[in-house]
Amino acid sequence: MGINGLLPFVKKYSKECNLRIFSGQTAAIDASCWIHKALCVSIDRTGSRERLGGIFEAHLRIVKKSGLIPFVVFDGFALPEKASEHEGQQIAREKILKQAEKPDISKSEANKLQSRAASMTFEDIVVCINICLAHNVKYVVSPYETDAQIAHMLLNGHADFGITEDSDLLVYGCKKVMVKLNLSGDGEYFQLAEILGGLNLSQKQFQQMCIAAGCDYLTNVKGVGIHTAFRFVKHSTKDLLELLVKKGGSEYKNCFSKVETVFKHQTVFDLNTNSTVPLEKCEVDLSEDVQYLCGNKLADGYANDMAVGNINTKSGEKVNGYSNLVKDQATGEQSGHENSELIACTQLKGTEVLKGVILKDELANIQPGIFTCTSHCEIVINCEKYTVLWKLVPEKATSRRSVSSGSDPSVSNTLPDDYRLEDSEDLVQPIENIDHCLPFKVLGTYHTVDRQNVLERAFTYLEEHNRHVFAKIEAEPDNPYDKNAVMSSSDYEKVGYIAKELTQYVHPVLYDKSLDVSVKKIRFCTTYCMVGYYLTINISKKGLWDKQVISASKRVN
DNA sequence: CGGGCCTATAAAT
DNA sequence: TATAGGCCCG
Repeated sequence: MGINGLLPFVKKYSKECNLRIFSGQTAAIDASCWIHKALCVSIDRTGSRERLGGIFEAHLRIVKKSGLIPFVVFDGFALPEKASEHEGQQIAREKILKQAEKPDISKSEANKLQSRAASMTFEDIVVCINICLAHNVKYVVSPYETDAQIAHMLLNGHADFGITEDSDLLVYGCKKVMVKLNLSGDGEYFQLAEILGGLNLSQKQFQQMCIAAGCDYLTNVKGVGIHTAFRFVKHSTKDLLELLVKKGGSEYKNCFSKVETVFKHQTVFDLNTNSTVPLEKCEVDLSEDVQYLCGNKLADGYANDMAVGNINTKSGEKVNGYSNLVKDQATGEQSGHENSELIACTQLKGTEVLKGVILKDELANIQPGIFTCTSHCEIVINCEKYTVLWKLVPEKATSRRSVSSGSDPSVSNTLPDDYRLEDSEDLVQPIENIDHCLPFKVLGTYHTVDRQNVLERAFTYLEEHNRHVFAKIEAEPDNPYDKNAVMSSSDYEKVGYIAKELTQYVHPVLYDKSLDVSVKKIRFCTTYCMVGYYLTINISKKGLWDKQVISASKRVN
C-alpha cells in the first residue's frame, strides 16, 4: 500500500505531535484506515462485525475532543489499475479463510485469521455514514480514491490537513498530512514543503521518485527502491531512465507516464459545484483510455448521489436515500483548550534545562514543586522550541528523585534519548544521581485476548478519561519457559514480558525503590498475523542502564 | 569485504 | 511493521 519505503525515507522531515495543536482546524480523514482497523478488532474479538460502529465512533470522538472539525472521506469505486491488485489480495484472503476453516483450529485463531482477511463492504461504509450523521459530522464518498479526494479538498480549502495511514497523500500533493495517528491523538506530521525543501526536489520530481519506487498502480523495477529512485530524479541524466526501461522493459516507460497522469488528473468530487472534476485541470482532454484509468466522469446527479452515499460503491446501483451533505455547521461544541492560554515554565530533562509551557487552567490545579510529565508534545513559537506539558503528575513527597539543585520547580526527569553512555568515564560523579529512563517494548501482548482486553481498557482510560494508567514489572520465577522472566502489567494485570536478553539487567534493580515504570505509549496496529494493541513502557532507574540495554532500547520507538 | 539498499517473510517469557 | 539475508557496488 502506498509508496514503497517512502515514510521511513522522509521521516527526518516529520515531527511527532498531537492533534491538539490543530485545534480549530478541519481534518480530512481517510475513513478506510479506521474502518479497516475497526473491522479487524471486531472480527478478532467477536467473530462478527458488530463492533465496527462503536470503534469508528470512538475514533471520531478523539478527533472532536482534540478540538478539530472532522470531515470524513470514504472510498468510492475501485480504479481499473487497481483491479488487478485487488484480485491478488482476494486470492490471499481466500487462502486465509480456508485456513480458518480447518478443523484443528480454535475459535480464537479462526477469528484472528478472519480478521486478517477482513475487507470493507459498502454496508460497512453505510454504518459509518450513519454515525457521521448522528454526530453532525461532514462526510463525502469519493468517486474513486480517497487520497485523491482529500488532495482536492485540501487544495480547495475544504480542509486544512489530511489524516491517513499511507503515504499516497503526499504524492497527490497534499501539503499537510498526519499519519500513524494513535488514539491518544499522537502521530507523525508531514509538511510537503519541508520534504521537498529537504530533498531539494520539485513536486513533479518527488512524484516521479515515488512512482519509480513502486506504488499501487505500478510495481517497481526489481532492484530499484526509494534511494535509487531519488538518485534517478535528482541527476535526471536520462541514463537512469534508460536503465529502468532496460530492466523493466519498454512497457514500463509507457505505464510510468500513465501513472503520472493518474496521480495528477484523477477524477474527484468538487464540493463547490457538486460534480466530478479532474484533481488538476487538464490542458487538453485526456484520451479515452487514459481517462478510463483516471476514473470516468460521473453524470452530475449520479455524482451527487455517490457523494452522499446513495450509490453502492461495489455495484454502482442506487440503494440509499440520503439527501444532502451535512451543511457547514459552526461547531461551537466543546473544543477543549481552545480558549486556554499557555504559561511558560521550566522543564528539566535530566541535566538539561529546556523551555516548557503548560496550560493556564492546568496551573490553577498545581502547586510549585516537582512533577512528572505524562503527556507532552513539541511546538515552535517564534522559532523557539517549547515542550507543551499537557499532563503533570505530582511527585510523591517521599520521592527518591534527587534533582540535585532542588530549587527548580521542574518537571520530567528523564534523560534525553541520545544521552551518551560511551563517554561515561568522563562523567565521574553525577551518574549515581541520575535517573536514566529508557523505553522498553513489551513483548507477547497479542498472546491472549485477555491481555488485549486489558490494553484496550487502558487505552480507553487514557483517551476518554485522560486517566493515568499504571504499569509495573515483576519477576515470574515460576514461569515454565524462563525462570528469569520479568512480566509487565498495566493497571496490575499481566500484559506481557520484557525481552529475555534484557531480563538479566532488569533483575538486579527490580525491587529497588528508585525503579520507576510508566506507560510510554499504547498503540494499535494491524500487521502480519496480529491485530491489536501493543505497549511500550518507560523504565527509569538510578544510575545508568547497561550499554546493551541502551542499544536494545534504541530500536524501540 | 563492508555497507547500503532492496526484498521477502513472519513472533513471544 | 520489523528484520534478516542476499545482492550490488565501491
